[in-house]
Amino acid sequence: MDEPRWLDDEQQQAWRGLLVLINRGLPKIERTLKDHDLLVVHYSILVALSAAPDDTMRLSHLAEAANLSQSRLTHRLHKLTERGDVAVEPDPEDGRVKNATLTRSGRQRLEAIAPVHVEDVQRLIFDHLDSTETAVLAQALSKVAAPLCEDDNVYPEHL
Amino acid sequence: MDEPRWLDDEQQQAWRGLLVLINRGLPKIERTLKDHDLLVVHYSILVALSAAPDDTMRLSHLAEAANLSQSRLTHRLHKLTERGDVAVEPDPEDGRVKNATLTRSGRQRLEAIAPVHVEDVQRLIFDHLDSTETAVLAQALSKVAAPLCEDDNVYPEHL
DNA sequence: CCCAGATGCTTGATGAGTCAACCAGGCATG
DNA sequence: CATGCCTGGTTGACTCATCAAGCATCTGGG
Repeated sequence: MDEPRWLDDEQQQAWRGLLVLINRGLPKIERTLKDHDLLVVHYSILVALSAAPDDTMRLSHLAEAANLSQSRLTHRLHKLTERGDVAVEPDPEDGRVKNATLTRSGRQRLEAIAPVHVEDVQRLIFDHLDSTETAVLAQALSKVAAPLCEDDNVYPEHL
Repeated sequence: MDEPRWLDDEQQQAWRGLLVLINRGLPKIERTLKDHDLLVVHYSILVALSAAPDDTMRLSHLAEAANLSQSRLTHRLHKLTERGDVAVEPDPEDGRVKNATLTRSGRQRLEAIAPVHVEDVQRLIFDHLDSTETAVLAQALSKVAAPLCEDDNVYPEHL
């Protein structure tokens, strides 16, 4: 077994920063949304739907778009449909498929919260960065994120 | 109410990337640790202890160091003490305080897992970045993280 | 047609996280 | 030395996430 590739100082600094952001920053955002009776997960679902044509998406695509497992999506949709922010209907073309649609009330809730939410994100992150840093951050995170998004089509490693 | 400060394109790219990293990348890391019977939380606790003098820390400081709430720490310590990776004892000087210590078996477990874990982190993040990007990322994340760490001493905003 | 397998989604049990209430043990004031 | 407050830590109820098992529906080969 080879020598482990330990993190160098800068990598460590980056990784630690990330952990702080995740463990201390995100809960703050979560809290704000919670005060408006939403979870971050819910927010992502509403956003994904609002960006889709006809405010409608089949569930598997919605899960993709919101970075969720199918199962988690189903569970969250229970709450969202129950409260009327999203409607789910079976697809007429394929009996297995279901489509979720953003309702009027869902859109209203989203529009009410979005400003508060982005303000949180700005305060948490971008207020501390100048535009160069933001650019590099965006580029770096995209590079990291890209492979995570394609890996649904996972190829066997050694054919 | 002022016009919301919407995210510009680069900010959005960064924020999305971050969400992908969190929702798709971290679970992968979590999974590897789980295969070795550990949670990421547990790992952070062990790491924090291993870095402390005498492998010992009072609980409140440990919670700080591992970015955890007191309550969450207590819950996790149940598992860790039960399995013998950490020992907790009341402080002789102050009856309210308790100190956690990394046991021999805890250190062993940590040393066994660390290489696997760092390899995951490398593959997930740093393998996709050149050294310049890593440097800027580290700097940016530090700037973002810093204020999140001091805000335990919260001052009233308007005195 | 019919059956085997694949696909899309749901379910339920289990375990983790959060929050507010709580129980000390210390400290400071009278 | 008693009272009330502060600080450190714990508890339990509730919500959320995960995972594996399950249930339809579709599709393709005999």
